[in-house]
Amino acid sequence: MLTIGQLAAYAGVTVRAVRHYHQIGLLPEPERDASGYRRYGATAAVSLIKIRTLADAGVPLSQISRLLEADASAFAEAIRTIDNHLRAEIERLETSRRHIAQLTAGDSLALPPEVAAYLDRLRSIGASERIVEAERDGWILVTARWPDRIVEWMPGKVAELDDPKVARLYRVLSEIFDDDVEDDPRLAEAADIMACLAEQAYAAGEVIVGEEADDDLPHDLLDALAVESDPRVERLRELMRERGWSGWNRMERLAEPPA
Amino acid sequence: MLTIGQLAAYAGVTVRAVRHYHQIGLLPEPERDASGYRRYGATAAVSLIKIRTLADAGVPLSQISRLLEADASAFAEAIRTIDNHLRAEIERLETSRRHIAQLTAGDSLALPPEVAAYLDRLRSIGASERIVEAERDGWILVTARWPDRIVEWMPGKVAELDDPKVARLYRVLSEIFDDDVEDDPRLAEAADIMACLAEQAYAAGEVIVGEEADDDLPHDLLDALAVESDPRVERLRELMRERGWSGWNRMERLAEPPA
DNA sequence: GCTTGACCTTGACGCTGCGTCAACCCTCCA
DNA sequence: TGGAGGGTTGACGCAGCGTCAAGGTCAAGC
Repeated sequence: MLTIGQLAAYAGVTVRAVRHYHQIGLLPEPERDASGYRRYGATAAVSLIKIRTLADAGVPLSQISRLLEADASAFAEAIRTIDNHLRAEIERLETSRRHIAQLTAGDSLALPPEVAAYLDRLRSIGASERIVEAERDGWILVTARWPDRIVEWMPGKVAELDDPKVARLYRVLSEIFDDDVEDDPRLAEAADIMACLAEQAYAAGEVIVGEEADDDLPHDLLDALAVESDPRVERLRELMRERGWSGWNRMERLAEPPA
Repeated sequence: MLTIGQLAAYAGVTVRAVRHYHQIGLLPEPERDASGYRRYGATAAVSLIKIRTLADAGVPLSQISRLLEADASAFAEAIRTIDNHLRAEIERLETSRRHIAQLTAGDSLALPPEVAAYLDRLRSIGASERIVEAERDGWILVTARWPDRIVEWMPGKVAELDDPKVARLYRVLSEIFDDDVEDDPRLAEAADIMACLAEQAYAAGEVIVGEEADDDLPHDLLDALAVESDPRVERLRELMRERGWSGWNRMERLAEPPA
């Protein structure tokens, strides 16, 4: 007669595992000796080894008792089912590995490489790290909403950066937000450039990137994001309104430009 | 300002997941509105999307906050660690799949194919299903103890089955144990054959398979298994003692054969 | 006969990442 | 004004044990 420790050692499992199998009814509780110890016979050892064999093969404990009683065809069928689960799980993990391989750098987190390239381009024309991060967060929101369309938009956005006025704007914004001046005079300069660019786009009849008309939420979020990242954005929007433009991501000409 | 449901929908997660992230401190609790509802800004949406991106890549939630604050090299290092975990997990599951592929039939459960072949041979010489199952369980115990030596023992065991006396023995035992007669006269016949076989083995100086001398446990278990599967085995052992042999798996000649 | 260490007992929490009630409150629309 | 469809906290459940806690028991050496 074996004690629980001897039984567990023979089958190559832990004592805790054996007790767990008792708890869930997978292995019947044996008789106790005078002092209350569990005493096991050879049959229990055989059962435990069978259980471990199936468990090691990835069979859920809840199915093992059924499996041990099943006939050959039911057994084979159950094995197929379990193997499919295993395959699916492996596939899931391999997908994770592919995802994780994409996450090498900080910028590409939650962003396609095209956007990362755009952000690098932004850096190269003089945008500060703060500005780049703000842009990155904005594109994270956009990517979450239109993951498939993002790639087709990026070439146009990258091209925009070739405009010296755009480069100038980003540099001015970088200076503003890197300092901590409450009412920076350069805000007006930035507003002037932005108004000029808006005029340009309006004249060219350009449809602003991301305009889907039926879904304002992402645009509202982008606006909110800008304000949350720095309250002076609110001041900039005021200045833009004075120049006849409302909005932030999507500029709209006000009905009646002020005198 | 977003409600929790809107936020969750935007990031493509469940409301419950968002609350969970609050609980574990992964996503900061936002302000509440007058009625106690959580109200989220755009920053929260960005954070949540970053969290999901890492979580979908298989990063444990407990490490995500560290990862989001890490610099490029620490980030890369952490990613490597996580990728190693993923690889190990995939390896584990693939090992499971290989194991499970071996479990096609009932006999091969916890047994190498050589033993399954031996059992088939047993069937072919007329052993009943009960006897074969008892043999199988015995071999499960042996395999658990000496998994590597089992293969080298099997050819000898299979060869033994060519002996017509052995075949006769198994058929007699099959008849005995398939019926439910308390004091079967065929028990004596079986004992006669066994004694004869033991004498044969003794004369040939054969070392009984599995004799390791320093480890009695498996043999004791095999003896116990036989008795547990049918109490009439005890009667058989008595009859063997009368014929000058003790033991069951390992027969030993008694010092003084009774008259 | 007493100590010591190894083993046994039950009970309960911890881990991972949420899903899923329960019981109740808030908002919005017809 | 009522009902549908949000939101709130609290709690259990899941798989498969690991790991205390707080003891009782056994075998061996002194």
